[in-house]
Amino acid sequence: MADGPTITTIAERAGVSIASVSRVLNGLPTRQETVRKVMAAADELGYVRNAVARSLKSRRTHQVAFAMTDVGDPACLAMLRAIQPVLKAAGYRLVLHSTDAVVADEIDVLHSLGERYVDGLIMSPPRVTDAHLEMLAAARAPVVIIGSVPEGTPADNVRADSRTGVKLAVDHLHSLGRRRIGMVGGPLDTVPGAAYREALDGLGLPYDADLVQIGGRHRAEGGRAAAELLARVSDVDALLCANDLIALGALDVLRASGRRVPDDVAVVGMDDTDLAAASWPALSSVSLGSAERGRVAAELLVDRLRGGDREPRVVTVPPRLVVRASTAEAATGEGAPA
Amino acid sequence: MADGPTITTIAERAGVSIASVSRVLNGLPTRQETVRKVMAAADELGYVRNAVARSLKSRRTHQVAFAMTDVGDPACLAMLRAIQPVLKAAGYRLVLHSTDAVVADEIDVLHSLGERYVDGLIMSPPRVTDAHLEMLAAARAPVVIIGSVPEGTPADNVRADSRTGVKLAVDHLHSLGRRRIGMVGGPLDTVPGAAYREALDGLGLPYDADLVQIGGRHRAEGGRAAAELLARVSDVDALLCANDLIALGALDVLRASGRRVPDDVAVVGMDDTDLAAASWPALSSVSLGSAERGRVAAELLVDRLRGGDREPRVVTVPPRLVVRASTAEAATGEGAPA
DNA sequence: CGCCACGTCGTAAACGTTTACCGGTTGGTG
DNA sequence: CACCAACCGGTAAACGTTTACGACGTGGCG
Repeated sequence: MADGPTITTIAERAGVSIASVSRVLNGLPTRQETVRKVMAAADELGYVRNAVARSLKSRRTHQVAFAMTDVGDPACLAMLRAIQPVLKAAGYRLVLHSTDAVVADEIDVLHSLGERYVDGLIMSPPRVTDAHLEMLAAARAPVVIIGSVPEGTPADNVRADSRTGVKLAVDHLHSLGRRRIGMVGGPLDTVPGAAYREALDGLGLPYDADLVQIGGRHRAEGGRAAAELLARVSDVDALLCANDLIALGALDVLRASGRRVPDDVAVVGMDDTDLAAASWPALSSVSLGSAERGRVAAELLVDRLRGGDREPRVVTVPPRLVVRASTAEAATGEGAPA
Repeated sequence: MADGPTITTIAERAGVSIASVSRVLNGLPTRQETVRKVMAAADELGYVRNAVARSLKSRRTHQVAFAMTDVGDPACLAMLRAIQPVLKAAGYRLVLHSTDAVVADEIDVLHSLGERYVDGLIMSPPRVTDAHLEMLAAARAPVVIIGSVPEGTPADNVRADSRTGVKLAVDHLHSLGRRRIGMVGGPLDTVPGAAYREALDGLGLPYDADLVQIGGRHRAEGGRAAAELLARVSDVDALLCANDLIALGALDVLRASGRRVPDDVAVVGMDDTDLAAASWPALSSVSLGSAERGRVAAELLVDRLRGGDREPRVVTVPPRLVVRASTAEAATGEGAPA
């Protein structure tokens, strides 16, 4: 682990100047003989370019940061999975931050762009505050936000369309003959909440506040929320859950209460994570295109890094309903626990 | 996004030399008046230290790389989740590589340590080849290997104990009265295979080659492997699977063939990933301590980075059997599909 | 009053690259 | 044979820090 060779070492060994070494290593036009000598010396010494010095001079680190909400969240992971190959293909390394949904941490990440250890940032904040917008305006590197950002914010923007997603799910449940469709939601999110109401309106179904239960984001919390809802109204025949983990919690509770899925209650999750396919009965889920959003975000960033400074762009990724056993057409018996 | 201020900018503004600025910013003893001037200037200009220049001079990047096999693999993700907070707490950024289990890519990562863009590396190769060992010997930064590495290799080493893990599972199945215990394995792994045989020996059960089926690592592959095994021997009453995905595949196939789990066939997975708890029936699984191994690996690396160069250390993380419905004691009805 | 110790800060070198600029050699052309 | 273009490659500056060294001024002590 002795100090590695530098271009100076090579230059001495090959009997040329460091400038020549650099030129050869970068493939700039050089006499054949010189190329040979330098290459030979570099090989013998096992030379590897120092990325730090290179970055200092070139003002490019070939690194991109991804600030994810939570290393455990399946939706974030789906984004990560999609982002990674795009960056790799474009020659960027991935620096991973986890902010645990703490705003101060997210602001920190934005601030740290000033350290110039990355060329750009992809960030997926659970919600965008004024502090975010302020820091975004002052950001020292290009940022792509996965989520919604007001017009005029100097950042590319990839959005999900949860409104349409909710509508897909509600329409689907309605088409199965369900009329008492409950919603188990994340923390006071307004968009899905409003969309749920709109979707009901569109179908001529009444809105019943008792059918809506706000809850956390995890399985146990989802279970508790579902339990409260079930305790309140007994004739629910469908549950729309704000994410798959909540839906799993709901399945737990339904099973425990002896209700069959989908016969008695149909369940739809959101995000279509791996868990949806693994659960039993397999969970129908509205994919908000996490992977797709990640991929697009990475592409936007790479594009901006190589390209020019056009206007900030906004891309909306359409949702997709993935139907599985938890909303099967009829009681086939295949999807129902005993 | 104009060029940010540097210590030179600050020095001019404050009317002092760049050395003084640096001293103030690093908290070295300085006259109070100077501190005030520099701080004022830095604040007004919104100065942020340039990490690249800093790294070049100090020869430390405060970055650590984690080379994971596959961004999709739940066991790797568990490691990642455990590694991240340790590094963050120690002041290191995380650079993520995904090698897709391609040896050349893994060698590449080791080689790229010469670029000095990270202070150290955590790597979890599916198997360690001679090429790995060769590169490890020449590695230009400390490396921690999650997996097994021969003695004398200059790298810290965190091991799972799959031998004991397999034994736990086989003993458990045996204690449930199962006597025809099959194994659905990863690609020709010798350790679990041998351990399986030993465990049978220990219980006085005969080894039957027909009960062992080699397969891939994913759900569909696992399903195919399980199907072949079932087609060959019809009296299997338990399946031990080399990982949870394979086990899910096996569950699919068992369900399709009309066998009840655990009544007819008990199933045990390995790695105890999120999927195990989500599946139905919930999957018993041998945890090889992925999270624990990740955490330990990160701690070893951080320790080595700050500490000295003691001898390479080896830590073995003990396995743990997590019992769920797929190996429930009796046919309670709770765990069985209709 | 002179010397020394000490506190403070500026100058400059170094980290390992890339690259602008310029001087020297070569070969072709008038 | 002289001149010019083209080609090569060396010198040095620059990227933004940190830090060794030394200069300067002040105060205390002999």
